[in-house]
Amino acid sequence: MSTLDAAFAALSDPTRRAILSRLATGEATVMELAEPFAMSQPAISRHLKVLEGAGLITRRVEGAKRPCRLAPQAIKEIDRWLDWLRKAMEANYDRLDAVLAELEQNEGKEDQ
Amino acid sequence: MSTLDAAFAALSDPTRRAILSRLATGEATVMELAEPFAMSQPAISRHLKVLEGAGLITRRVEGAKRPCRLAPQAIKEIDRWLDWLRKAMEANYDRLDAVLAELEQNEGKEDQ
DNA sequence: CACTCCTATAACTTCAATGTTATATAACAC
DNA sequence: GTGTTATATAACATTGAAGTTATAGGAGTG
Repeated sequence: MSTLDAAFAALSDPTRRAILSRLATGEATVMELAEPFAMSQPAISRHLKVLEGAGLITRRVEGAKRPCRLAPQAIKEIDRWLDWLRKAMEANYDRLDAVLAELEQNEGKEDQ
Repeated sequence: MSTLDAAFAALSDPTRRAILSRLATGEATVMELAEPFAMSQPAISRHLKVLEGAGLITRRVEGAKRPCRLAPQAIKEIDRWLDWLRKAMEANYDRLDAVLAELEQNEGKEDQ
């Protein structure tokens, strides 16, 4: 239920979206992910924890390293919700279209 | 850039997503939107302000009422970003396909 | 006019997110 | 062992989000 909460909240931070962008090019360790940012390593670790909690990334253990990679799960849930909303919007606009068309027809018929 | 920040942040709140769901069925006033929630009217007004600031809804003036409706703009920006990320992921997965298949085979025993 | 309805804003509290530095832990290398 | 690297966690300050009640003010109604 709060999966969408967590996923959208995670995506609302530009640093985290940048991390995801970086991960889109392949696996990376925490230090590799931290390098481009003017931010401490603990801060990046927290961002990664948020992303992991939201189901947007997964991590494995490789010695002392914890390489991260993207996980498609959360993105799929977001897609489902957006699809649903978009379809409802379109249905709504379709109805409005029908109403507007009818109104224009009535106006054009000039009385009756 | 910060458009995505605002849009994702707006969508991270379940009350705001519920408001959008309601608006997907058509225009609604502030009081109509507030009715289903155990929350004060000022709280709903703030949520609407956030949604408007994120480009997710628009409002018009109709006497003392301010009917709200969905605006597709922010959704489209989110879609573009997600599309981009998804494509990068897919490209990445294509490259990693062999590795991942091997990893998952090791995890899930047998099963061919 | 007085009065009610619809909405927004102000003032305030509470809570959580985001960053910091300092430290802990675990793996590697010598 | 000592030392270095990679990451996580603790403790803390700051900031902003989200709720409340009280109130302001425009728009309709009698």
